[in-house]
Amino acid sequence: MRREVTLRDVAELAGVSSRTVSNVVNGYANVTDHTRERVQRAVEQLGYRPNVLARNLAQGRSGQIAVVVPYLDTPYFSELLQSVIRAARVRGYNVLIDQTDGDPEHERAFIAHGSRRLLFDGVIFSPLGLDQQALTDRDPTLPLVILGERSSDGSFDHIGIDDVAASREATEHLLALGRQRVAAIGDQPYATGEAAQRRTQGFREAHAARGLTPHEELIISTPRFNRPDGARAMAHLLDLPEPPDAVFCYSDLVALGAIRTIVSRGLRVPEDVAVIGYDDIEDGRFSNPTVTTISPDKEMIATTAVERLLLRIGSATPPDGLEVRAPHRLIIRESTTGRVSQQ
Amino acid sequence: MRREVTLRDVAELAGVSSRTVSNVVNGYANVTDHTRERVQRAVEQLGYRPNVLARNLAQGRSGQIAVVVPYLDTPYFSELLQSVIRAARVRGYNVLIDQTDGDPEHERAFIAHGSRRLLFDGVIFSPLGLDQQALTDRDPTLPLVILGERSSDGSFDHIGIDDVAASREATEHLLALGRQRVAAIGDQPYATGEAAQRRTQGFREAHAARGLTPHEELIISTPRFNRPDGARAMAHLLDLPEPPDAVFCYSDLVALGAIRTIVSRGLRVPEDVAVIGYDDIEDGRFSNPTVTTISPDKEMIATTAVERLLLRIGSATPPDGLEVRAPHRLIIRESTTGRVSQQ
DNA sequence: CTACGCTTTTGCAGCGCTGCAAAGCAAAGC
DNA sequence: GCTTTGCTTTGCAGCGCTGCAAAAGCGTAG
Repeated sequence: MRREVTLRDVAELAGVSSRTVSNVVNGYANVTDHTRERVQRAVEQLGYRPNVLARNLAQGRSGQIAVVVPYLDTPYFSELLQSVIRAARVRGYNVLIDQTDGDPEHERAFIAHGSRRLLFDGVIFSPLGLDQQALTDRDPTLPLVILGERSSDGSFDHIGIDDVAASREATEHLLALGRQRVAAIGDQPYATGEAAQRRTQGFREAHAARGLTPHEELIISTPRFNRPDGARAMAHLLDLPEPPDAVFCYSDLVALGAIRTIVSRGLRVPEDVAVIGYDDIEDGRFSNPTVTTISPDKEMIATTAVERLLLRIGSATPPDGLEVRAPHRLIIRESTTGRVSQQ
Repeated sequence: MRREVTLRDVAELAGVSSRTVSNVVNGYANVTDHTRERVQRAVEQLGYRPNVLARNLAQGRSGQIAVVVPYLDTPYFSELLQSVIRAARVRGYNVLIDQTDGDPEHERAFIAHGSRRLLFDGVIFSPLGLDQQALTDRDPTLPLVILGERSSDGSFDHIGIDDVAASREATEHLLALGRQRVAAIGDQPYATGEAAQRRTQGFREAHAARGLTPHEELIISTPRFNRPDGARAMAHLLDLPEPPDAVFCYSDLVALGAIRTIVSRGLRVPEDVAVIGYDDIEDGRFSNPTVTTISPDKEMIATTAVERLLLRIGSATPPDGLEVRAPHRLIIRESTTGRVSQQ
């Protein structure tokens, strides 16, 4: 394996200084056409490729951003990631991915004054159980954008939909269908369950708006938002003396798990139990029945996250923490209104 | 933002040379306990963190591997990626992810003598439409492990399951149920569709083993292996004068799309049409009905891929290209045998 | 007491690039 | 003709680390 071609090699061949070659390669202004051509010819002739590592060191930046998610195989995250990667690539950034498996310790470590710093210029973070302490302890020089979960304290940007409003709409949809006993699956009544709690709040508000009181025994908490948890929670609900006739699930995966349980007991969705999800993942558009859901604008979330992060990375004085509300909408499918309103 | 602490700073405080500090930090042998302690104390006192960028440059390696997949939001890939990231992290490597969107040009560019080289020490590649030419043109110094698709030419490792055998088993399962008209969805009768063609081959072999001839009009090709394609192909099949009574789908997503179409036409799975998938993604374990499938050992594929790649990265003389056959098994669920054999 | 071999520590160069500031140079102005 | 101006090009230092080989230290043998 022969030595790689360096700037100096090109400079020699073109009869200019290596600095000039650098200028040409980076498209800096103030290079005469004549020089530029000579250099470009030499570059091609030698097949020169800039050494990214050296450039990174000299510039003190890596050209990479890290995206940290709890679970990669959760469709919501992988769909989001897909958009983030595209948005980053367009802007010349590579994406380093890390999954925390929802481990708070791991999450904390990632943004703490850390060893891996410099490997990435900024972080887009979708935390699961991040407490305030972790944010306070974090490396203050690390540009950060947080998705979902918790709101900004001013030192980073936060992007998410209005969980309370969305949850209110979802619940209202079920109540409007005349359902009497509406359950909720996904509450997390502990410090790190902020996002879940906002959904529960919306659930309560929707009831209150109609002068109703939610049935407390129908609010089920789950450690995660996945299919098995949804299936398990639904089984519990169906075993109650008075089972629900509708369920608001805090994610589409939970909804799919719940539907699975309902159907496997010989009951029908939505006739016996109406189900609504959250996230609008592709699975819910092709399941039986298809899943009514809250659809956040993922594309916008991803694009905005990348843009804001690069803005932070690029500016010497970090901009004020922005609180971005991405739009969402209710998408009605079979799991609440049956085959008729198939879309 | 003050300057970062460097090796030299630590060296000064500890009263040793910076090279010794480096030795301590990297855990090299031959450092006396006394010196090590002094240095470690200084490291802690100053909060020293090695600069990854500088290390990379000096060592000429990046400590990163790239994983290239066609689509990140395809559950099969995201489940695989999850395992790859874990395996890589354990070995001290970070994972850079790129998705090609199945674009052959992009795939080619990635392994070609390329600009982004040096950003990663090796590549785990799951191509979709990679032709022989791209492999021939590739940067020969880039350690490479390929998953799925195409077999090794000796210059890289290839890891995948035995597609022909697996497809034979899947088809045989349908035939053994007494189905008369078994369809196949997912063929790709063109140069870059090698993997799909191997599945079609297994499909044919299973028929042949029983002295049957496949109904050619029931072999449907699709550009991708996703839900919409499965749904579309199934619609076409059901519109035939003599629709099939069973379908072998080349991915679980295709199967889920197909099931969706079948059910939405008021037909039943498996009573009217039995469906079998491929990949064993989580979706298929919670769908209605649950999906019978070919389950590749993803964990083993991921771990082996990382191990082989690091072996390649670490050795001066690249090892011979290995052809690894990961195990697979048929998992029978409701979509072929109905509720009874629920697992 | 010197020589030798082994372990530990050091110094230096250099990875390949970019920031900075100075030098060169041609055209314009006096 | 000489200075000024503004654009191009250059040289050098240095990003922070590690590879290499030489130097220093040190215990043991002769």
